[in-house]
Amino acid sequence: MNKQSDQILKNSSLSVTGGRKRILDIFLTSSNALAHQDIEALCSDQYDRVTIYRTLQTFLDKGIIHNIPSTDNITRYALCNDACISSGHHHDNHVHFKCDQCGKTLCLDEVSIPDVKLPKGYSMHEINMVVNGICKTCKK
Amino acid sequence: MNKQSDQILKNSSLSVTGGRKRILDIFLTSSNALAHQDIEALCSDQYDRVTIYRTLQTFLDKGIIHNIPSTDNITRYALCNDACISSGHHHDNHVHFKCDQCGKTLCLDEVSIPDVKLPKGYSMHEINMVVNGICKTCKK
DNA sequence: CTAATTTTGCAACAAAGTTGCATAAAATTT
DNA sequence: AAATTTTATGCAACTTTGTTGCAAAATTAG
Repeated sequence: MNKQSDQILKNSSLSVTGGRKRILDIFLTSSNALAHQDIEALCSDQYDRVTIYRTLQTFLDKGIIHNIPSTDNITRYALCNDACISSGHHHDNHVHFKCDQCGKTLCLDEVSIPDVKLPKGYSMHEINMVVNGICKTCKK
Repeated sequence: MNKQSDQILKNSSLSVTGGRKRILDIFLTSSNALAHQDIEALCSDQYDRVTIYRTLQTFLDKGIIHNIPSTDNITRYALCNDACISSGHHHDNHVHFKCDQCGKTLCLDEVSIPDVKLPKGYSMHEINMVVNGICKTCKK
């Protein structure tokens, strides 16, 4: 039994179900961001496609995960860190990195997004930054 | 007859066809970025869905348009400016803005993406920045 | 103008995402 | 701990989105 996933679900006032625990565990043990299809590949034997869609949406709504923009039209999700979860509104302020070689998308938690000045009349609500390149592991 | 679209196609050594001219004209007269479905809505009476897909891909390959990352899983495209086209490799260095109210995505050509320092071992190839908020027009 | 090349439309398909509803599971109440 | 209420899940059917092969049509080159 995994206490961590149970706790996160309870903290977000969600029912603790097998599917939610499983999907949350997948995120907890993954070093990179995951797309719907990645999760499906890992647990479609146990849980229905529709359940995965709905669970990801629920996690998004509760701020357990955040989604990462990309130009390849695949939405990827990653766990929010504690600060993000507790704040309620998702100002994930870190840069995301997608490796052109291994294809993995990572949160660079230690790299924060620099300020940017918008033209007159524009107001900012959220900001996202994604860098493509070669990651630490592939460079070696 | 629109000379501008003809010229852009010729400059990219593409055959000048009705569909390509039409789609390029749509971009040339649009103030915001367009998704496949936006273009389809405007010209699916004249051109096939498949042609639109292929044309957008061709324009991307030739650097006539660039795609804009988003968290909503919809790829949007916008014309590259001259600098971007001529450079060959797409370092669009401007910030993109998506308005939460009207939903439009814009290139903020005058706002360039600030430098960011990556952790040791990471190398950068491309960088993207998308800001969500309220645009000039909606704020009024 | 003709031949070669390229693009397009159509059909068929594959993949991705959504919705309603009955059943099953979890939480709540007694 | 059983019964009730509430919530989540699976299934089926469907819509939307994107892809591929191929013949016909349009464009370019000679």
